[in-house]
Amino acid sequence: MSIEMQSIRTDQATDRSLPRFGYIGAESACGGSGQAALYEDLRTLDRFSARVRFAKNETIFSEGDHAGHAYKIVSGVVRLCKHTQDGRRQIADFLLPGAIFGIIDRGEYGFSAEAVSDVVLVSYPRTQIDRLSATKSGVLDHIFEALTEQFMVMQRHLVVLGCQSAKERVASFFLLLADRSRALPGDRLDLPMGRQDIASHLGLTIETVCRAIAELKREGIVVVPSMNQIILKDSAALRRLAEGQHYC
Amino acid sequence: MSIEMQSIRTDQATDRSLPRFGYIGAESACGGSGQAALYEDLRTLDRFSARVRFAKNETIFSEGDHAGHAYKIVSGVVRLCKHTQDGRRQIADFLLPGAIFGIIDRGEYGFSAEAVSDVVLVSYPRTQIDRLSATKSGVLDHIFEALTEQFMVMQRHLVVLGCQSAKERVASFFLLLADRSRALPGDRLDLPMGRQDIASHLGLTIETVCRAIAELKREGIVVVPSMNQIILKDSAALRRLAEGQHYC
DNA sequence: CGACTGATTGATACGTCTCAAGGATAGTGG
DNA sequence: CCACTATCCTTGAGACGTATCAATCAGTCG
Repeated sequence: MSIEMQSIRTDQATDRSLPRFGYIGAESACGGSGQAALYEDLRTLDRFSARVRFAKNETIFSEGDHAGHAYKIVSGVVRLCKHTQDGRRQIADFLLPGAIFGIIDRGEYGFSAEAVSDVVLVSYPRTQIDRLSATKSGVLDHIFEALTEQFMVMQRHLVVLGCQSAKERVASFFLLLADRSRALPGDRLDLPMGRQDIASHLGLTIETVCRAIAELKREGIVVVPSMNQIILKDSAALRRLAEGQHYC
Repeated sequence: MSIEMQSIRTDQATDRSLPRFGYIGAESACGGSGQAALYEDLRTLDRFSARVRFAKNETIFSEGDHAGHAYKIVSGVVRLCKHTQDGRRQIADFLLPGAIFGIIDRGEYGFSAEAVSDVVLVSYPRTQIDRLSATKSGVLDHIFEALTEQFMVMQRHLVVLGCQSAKERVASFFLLLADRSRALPGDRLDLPMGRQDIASHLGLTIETVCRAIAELKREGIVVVPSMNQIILKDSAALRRLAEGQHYC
């Protein structure tokens, strides 16, 4: 990891080459309208924030680490995961630009955060967040909303892991990704994560993910122009799959 | 469901036959020490609370309903679940006496709540909770903590559903239950929910759950005195299973 | 007691995992 | 620019675990 800027000054002019805080918030893909207000409050934290970079596959923090910072994604993709003692892992979620993470955790992080691609983050010290939330009551409110959002995401994912077949899981995943990317039907969708990551997210093996995608391809439901892109040709069919209605 | 008491009065003497609010909090099984403080704050809500009963398998509220109330379990067990269109369901969690639920949700409930056994609840109007949390900053803080706790529970469950075999899942479930029931090693543990519920929670079928339990029984790891009870004879072995270390 | 519900056990089918080989892609250095 | 390499993806064959279907058993209630 590399820290690029420890802006003690409130100078907004530094580093114009990358999008500023507010802009990211506006194009955020991972939250409802409530998130926007959170970003506004967090902007107060700007003076204590630092811009940090992580290379692909670098660990941002590990489960159990002291939760000293919360992060916001400027660019790139982050995975939140849990590792078991015997080397298995479960990816709880993928986070896209605009998403905030590590803000839930108090004391220790409850999961590990790793860079799926090269990422640029803004980090906020926990102490400052707590100070701000103590004075401005709205802040806690907004953090709360973010947490609720994450909660909903996980509940949906529980259903995926508990009830769905491999093909249904992949369908659900594509739809979730399309939704978060604000992609329109027929758009070319980015797949920033590898097949193994998708597998670890869906509780499958990499081979099973490949086969599921291949089958969707054969059925004309999706088109795969390149390894890291996908086009949802028939999102209605995907939705039928994801909702568990087997159509014959 | 039946409403028994709409105590507009602050009269603490009514209905002494059942444990009072504070006692339940003290013996709560579903939260850390932070929960205790939450109960104290919620006690302020007592005057707006109502005691309600639900019979076994009755629905307390459904996913998508207007989230007008939060509930606290006085006695009995509640399951939180999601139903899919084609009739499958995923039980996200079981809640024991002392647990609070429906407090996360704003607007609409994100899951259904159903009575596993006959239950007695105390209900709190959402409007009063919001009013209280607006004036007493500590309340939101404590709700936040409860939410964080629930979040951790779900994260662990994600690993169970995503990574573990049937036997490992059942082991994890028994350990979780023992932990929440404050059971000591060797204690007789209550299994208030049926096998089908356990299956729906673990993403398995009822037959697979039976077979997993039977195997644990054969290995002497657990003893099953009756259908609704279980004794963890070798919780170390269970822990090895649950943590995914296959021992040979 | 008989009927009912839920639990258990067995036999078989199916889906996913595992192992193995081959193919695509990106990055590296000549 | 082209091998060369490493990494990831894809596909196939067979093994394994869980689901499914069916029958029996146990506990409960009228």
